[in-house]
Amino acid sequence: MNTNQIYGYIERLGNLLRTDSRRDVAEYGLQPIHLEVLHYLSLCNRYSDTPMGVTDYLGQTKGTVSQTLNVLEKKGLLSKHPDSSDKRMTHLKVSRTGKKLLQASIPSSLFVNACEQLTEHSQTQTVKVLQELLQAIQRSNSMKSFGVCHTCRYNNKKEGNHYYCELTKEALSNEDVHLICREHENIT
Amino acid sequence: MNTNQIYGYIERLGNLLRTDSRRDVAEYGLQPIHLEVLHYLSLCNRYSDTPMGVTDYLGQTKGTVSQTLNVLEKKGLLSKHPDSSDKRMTHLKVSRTGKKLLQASIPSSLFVNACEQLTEHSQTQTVKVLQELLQAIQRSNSMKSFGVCHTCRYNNKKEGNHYYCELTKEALSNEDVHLICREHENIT
DNA sequence: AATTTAAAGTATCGACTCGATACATAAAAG
DNA sequence: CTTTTATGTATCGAGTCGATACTTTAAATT
Repeated sequence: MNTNQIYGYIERLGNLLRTDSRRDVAEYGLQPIHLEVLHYLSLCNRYSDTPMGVTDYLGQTKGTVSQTLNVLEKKGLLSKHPDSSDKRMTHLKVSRTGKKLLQASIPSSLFVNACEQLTEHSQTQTVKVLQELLQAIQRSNSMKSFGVCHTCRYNNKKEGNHYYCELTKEALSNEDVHLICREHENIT
Repeated sequence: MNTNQIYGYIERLGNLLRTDSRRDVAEYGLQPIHLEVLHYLSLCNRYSDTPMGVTDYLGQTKGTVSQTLNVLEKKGLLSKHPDSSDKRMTHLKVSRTGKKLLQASIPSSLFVNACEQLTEHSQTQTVKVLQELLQAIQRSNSMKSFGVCHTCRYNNKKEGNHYYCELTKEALSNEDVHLICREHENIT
């Protein structure tokens, strides 16, 4: 019974967000999905800012994502940069215009208005509960977690106060460890 | 800062649900929106089961909704019934096939798996928090609440144990008061 | 009572999403 | 060195969605 209710609320909230986003970005000639791609790219690290990273995150096919990225590039909201070592890969970078757009649109006014009405305690509680729900979904469906390095089991803070990724064998900066990674795995 | 996090989680959860739903209903030749319309119609009362009710609930234009309903009718998932008193209105009824489809698809396996992993307490907490968030959004953006009569200020339990709607001036059955109404207003 | 206005719903058009398929190129595995 | 796998693009068809224009009926105004 609780499952039904939780499903209902998430469906409803997701719909509201989507409808609101559609209205918001219409003036730029964009679709909700465009904003979500930019949002992801603005938060992910250098291992995850590729078309395949977006594909995994949004759960669409790579063909679909390729088209979406072309639209965003044509509008000057992102640029493509070939990887220096692997010639198959392309890194995606949100442009200054793109960042401005994000700042103006996220979080949506719908949420800003609402969250102001919630108590500090309610907000914290909401974040906690949603995080738990998301992790439960990802765990029980063996999905990628897309967390930040900070919470990843591959991340290692060696002596000398340096972060280090055991998977890519590379050092991570203080900023790096707060970015989303497509290889992320929760500490068990 | 909390606002950002809450926005992020809802966006992500909504996306997962949508992607999952798309996969699920593809075998019936349907789209996520079709399932949502059926879901709403299966839960709403006799004042709300019209194209305009769906329009308000889903936040789309009535033209768009009209098309969606045609698809569902053509597939035999719902039927249209002209209102007896107001000839402009049409009532929509989910067919037996439609109900079977709903039962098979809602809640999605994604959520069932996940919710089983949460403790009873976590589930209750999640429902509570999501409800609070939804109500805050609706209140601070002066949106319709789409609650059940049971929690509506127009509902009145008169002597003789009878529910009564002060807006439509009609008696409500015990089942009625647990259905969604588009005229719903929270008790203040 | 007649006229105007508002509401519910449909039809049609264009822009866009999305998945499927096919394809090209490059890296990895054997 | 050949085969397999991974990243990415191009193209097509089905379908969503909003905008506009339109019809019919109810409600409001004069």
